[in-house]
Amino acid sequence: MPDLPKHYDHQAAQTRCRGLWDSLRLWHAEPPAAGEPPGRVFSIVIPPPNVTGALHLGHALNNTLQDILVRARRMQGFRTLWMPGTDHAGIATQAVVERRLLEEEKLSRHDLGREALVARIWAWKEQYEQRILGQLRDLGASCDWDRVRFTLDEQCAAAVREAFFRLFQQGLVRRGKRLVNWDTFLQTAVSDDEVFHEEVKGHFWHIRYDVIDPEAGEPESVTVATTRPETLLGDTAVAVHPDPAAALAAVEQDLRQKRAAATAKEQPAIDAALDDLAARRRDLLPRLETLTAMARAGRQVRLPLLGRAIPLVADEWAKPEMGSGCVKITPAHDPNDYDVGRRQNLPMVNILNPDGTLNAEGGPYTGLTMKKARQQVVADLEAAEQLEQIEDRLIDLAHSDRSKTPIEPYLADQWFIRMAELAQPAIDAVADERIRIVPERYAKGYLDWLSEKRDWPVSRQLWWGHRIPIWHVAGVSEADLVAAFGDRETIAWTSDEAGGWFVCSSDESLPVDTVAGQPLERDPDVLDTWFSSALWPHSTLGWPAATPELACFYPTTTLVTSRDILTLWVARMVIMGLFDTGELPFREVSIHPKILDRYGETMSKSKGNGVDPVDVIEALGADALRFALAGMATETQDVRMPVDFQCPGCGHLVEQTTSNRTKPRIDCPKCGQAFRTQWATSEADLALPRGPAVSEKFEAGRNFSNKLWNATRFVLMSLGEKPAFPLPSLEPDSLELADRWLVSRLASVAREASAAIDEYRYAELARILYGFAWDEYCSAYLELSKSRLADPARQAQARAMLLLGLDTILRLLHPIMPFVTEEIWQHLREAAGTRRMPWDDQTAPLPESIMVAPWPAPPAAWIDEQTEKQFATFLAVVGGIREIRARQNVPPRQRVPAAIRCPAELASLLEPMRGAIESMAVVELTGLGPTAAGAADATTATAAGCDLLVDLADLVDVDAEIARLEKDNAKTAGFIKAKQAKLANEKFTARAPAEIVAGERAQLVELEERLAKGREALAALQSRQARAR
RNA sequence: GGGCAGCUAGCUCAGUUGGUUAGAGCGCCACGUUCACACCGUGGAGGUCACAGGUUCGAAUCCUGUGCUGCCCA
Repeated sequence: MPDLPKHYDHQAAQTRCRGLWDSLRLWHAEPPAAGEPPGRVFSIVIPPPNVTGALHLGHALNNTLQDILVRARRMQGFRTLWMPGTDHAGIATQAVVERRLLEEEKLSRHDLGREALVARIWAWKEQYEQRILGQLRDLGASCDWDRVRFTLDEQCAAAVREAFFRLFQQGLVRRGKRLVNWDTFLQTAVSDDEVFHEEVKGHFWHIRYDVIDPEAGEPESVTVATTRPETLLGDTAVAVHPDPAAALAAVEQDLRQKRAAATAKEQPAIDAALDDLAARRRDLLPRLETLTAMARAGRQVRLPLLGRAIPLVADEWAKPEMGSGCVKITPAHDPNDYDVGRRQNLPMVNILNPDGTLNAEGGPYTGLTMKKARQQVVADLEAAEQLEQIEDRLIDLAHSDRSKTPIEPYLADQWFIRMAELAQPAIDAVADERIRIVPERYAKGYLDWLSEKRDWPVSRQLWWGHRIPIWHVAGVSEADLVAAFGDRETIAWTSDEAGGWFVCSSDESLPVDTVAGQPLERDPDVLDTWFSSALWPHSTLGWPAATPELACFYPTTTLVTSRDILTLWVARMVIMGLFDTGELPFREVSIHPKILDRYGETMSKSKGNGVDPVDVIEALGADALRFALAGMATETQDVRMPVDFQCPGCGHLVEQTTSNRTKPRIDCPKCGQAFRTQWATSEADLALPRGPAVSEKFEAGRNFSNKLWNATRFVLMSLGEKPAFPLPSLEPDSLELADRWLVSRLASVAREASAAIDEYRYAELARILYGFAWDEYCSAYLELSKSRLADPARQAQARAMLLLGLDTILRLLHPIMPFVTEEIWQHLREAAGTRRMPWDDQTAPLPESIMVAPWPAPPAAWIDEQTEKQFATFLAVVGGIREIRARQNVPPRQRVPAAIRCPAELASLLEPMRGAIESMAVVELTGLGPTAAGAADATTATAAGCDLLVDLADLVDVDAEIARLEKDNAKTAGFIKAKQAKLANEKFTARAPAEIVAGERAQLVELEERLAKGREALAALQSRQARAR
């Protein structure tokens, strides 16, 4: 047997295990050969990480959980595929590269041009894809590395074109105006999901619009208020409520209802609001009603500064309970106004250029930026005396998540996918549970979102992505198109409703550049990045080709993802999977929590609170990381992870806080040495050693690895020189109590672990195995085996049982901690390669890797509750004696006399464990049974129905023991009192189930016995104290 | 504004259909380098289960409300 070092070397093991797995390609999956049955199939597609940057802890969690499922199923004999890959992440990646381009070379994308920029992004992609895949391998992810895909690779691109073409052909793609969130920095529309809101200090300007030719009794002007005065240049109406009296009444009723339910503290505020409402009814309502009538009569007001006449309209968007009751309408630059514009058939005047400056509609302000235009407009309004009031106000301003600049709502032509028809089947699939979302509660969000059936805007004004396969041609007839493309099934077209045509093709390019002499112009936009993601489960398997992979592994089994992309990604995969293949993309969705920092904020690189998983992998091992992450994957939403910087000089941990987390260098408060962080950019800082961001949470996993390693050292040392290991005898009659117990526990634990995996209870899986391996196998069984190993008659069985236990633990733990379990398994294989587990193929050699070793499947018959109970008694006795010793500070190695007084049945049970008790509790048993008597001054305790009498002689501190017993007795007396009161309650005895009442009675008896013994012991000690004086 | 969660030991979290004296890891205290492991062992201290009501013989658990935190959607 080789000498194993005392500490597990995770780095060496990781290198060795990866080499083994890679050389055997154990992670590779093939569809069955023709005629071969597929057997049980398990497949997962990775949620492809964005090539924007390196992986963080959230990815580590996501992929650890997938790997747990994949490794377990593989061991269980499933044909198991885990499809790896990365996502091009459209806007996110382009934004990162553009920002660097600007920072480092002071160039914009327009300086570079489309082709050159895309080439730059490809270079970025290559770099980060390598980094990401390397991180996944470091993590131990057993993806099929022969099948790595990328959402923008040729196979995925073909799928994207085909899917889009089919949608187009079926009339599900439409062109339309849409108010988009315009990022003036990136000059693209961004989706709602890529927008964040931030409150900024701003103003509320009240502007007077004059009524054109007011008649007698009519107001001469209306006042509207806005936070964005420059948008008035695009105003096309002023709105008043169609029925202001009714609207006010509705608001009032609402307030009265609120007041009735309000607390006394809240009522004054509501009363004030009611007073205000009454004042409005009195002072403002007549004027509003006049305005409503004027609106109905088609009257107009004059737009300040530009002098344009715009209509008064009656629309419910105007709120009579707020401000002047009138509101300006800018349909092309405000989402609410856009809706009003559609309802009222108003012109929509776009005043913006894509770069955020004003276009020709801005009149004298043309060419100014929005910011400058605002200053100028305000100054001019003031000069024209049309500004009535300026209020300070906090404004909720939308910002682009990518460029961090304010968003301008902007009207633009976009491509949409109609959801009315597509959404329903995806709703049904979850509603009738053909797709199961775990935990279930997340299904609601999915269903609510889909049920809105909002059309999906899929075009993005970007250069990085799948270019929309649509060309435009004008000035030709349909007959010309038929002549040009009529015989091609891969080309379809539709009218642009302005005399031209949109031509869509599933081929990469059209066969011709012109139709009837007219040029075909390709749409410059690319598709929303989620479009290719939506195809991921089937595109990666080769769709639209009918590949063997698609036939075997699609639909996939499970999708593992975090909750925030349930709609953006999961729902769309269901939609497109069904549309393209007619089948669901997966059966179950396992949703896991997000990892937050110590303040409860989500981790992100930009905040600086992230952790690079590789830091943890290098410092403590991939298994430590995986164990901790699995342990955190409970059903709760958030997991907080306080992070520390580890000083590379002295190892001291420096708390990561909001104040230091973005610093490029930190001075260690302990050793004074400076170290760098991920933010270091200056040469001086980069020269410093790196202080990795870690968390103590990972140490438990590292310690656990080491525990397993050392348990293995013990087992290997115990095997002796010439190991030959048949299966241990498992005949119940031939087994000692400890063996029956181990076998029973192995069976229980294997079943619990399997169930936890089936139900995606990752944290429970980790906890079960940790507790069993550490507290039961190592602390109890392994300790017990020590005396047996010294006994030639019992040695062989003990060795075999130790191996059975260790091998089973390793296999159950392998999905969570693949490296340490493999490393150990290889050592065991070398030392005891002839062994077989009951669930192994008895005729074949032991598998080459634990990765493909059969999953433990102990029969239910092994579970023996009686034995487990008996064993618990034994452990309780040992614990009780240890407690006495510890309390009295008995030197750990000093053997003391002890007796156990207990009923005969317990005694006969404990008798075979006599030696074990003596060694584990370091005592010499002087008596065991109903009449066992301890020394006169023995220190006592009770445990599991046994009186433990430990003779500590002079070792005992009488005064301290008296004090402790008094406290203990008082506590017991308190419990007794509470129990008696409970049992005296007739309602309890009458209504509670009989077994509960009986249980309470039994406990009362036990407590009373304990108190009697405690008092007896106290009396003995007191007389001893008296004697001593 | 609507929806979904969370609030349990100093920290991070478990706690199954309501039922003994509410658990784990880390941290803390005491003792111990012993022969698998000090990345260890043995023992201990530490909780009004956010708050207020309610249902019940009995509530961390079920119901209602409040507060704070997070996320999603408008």
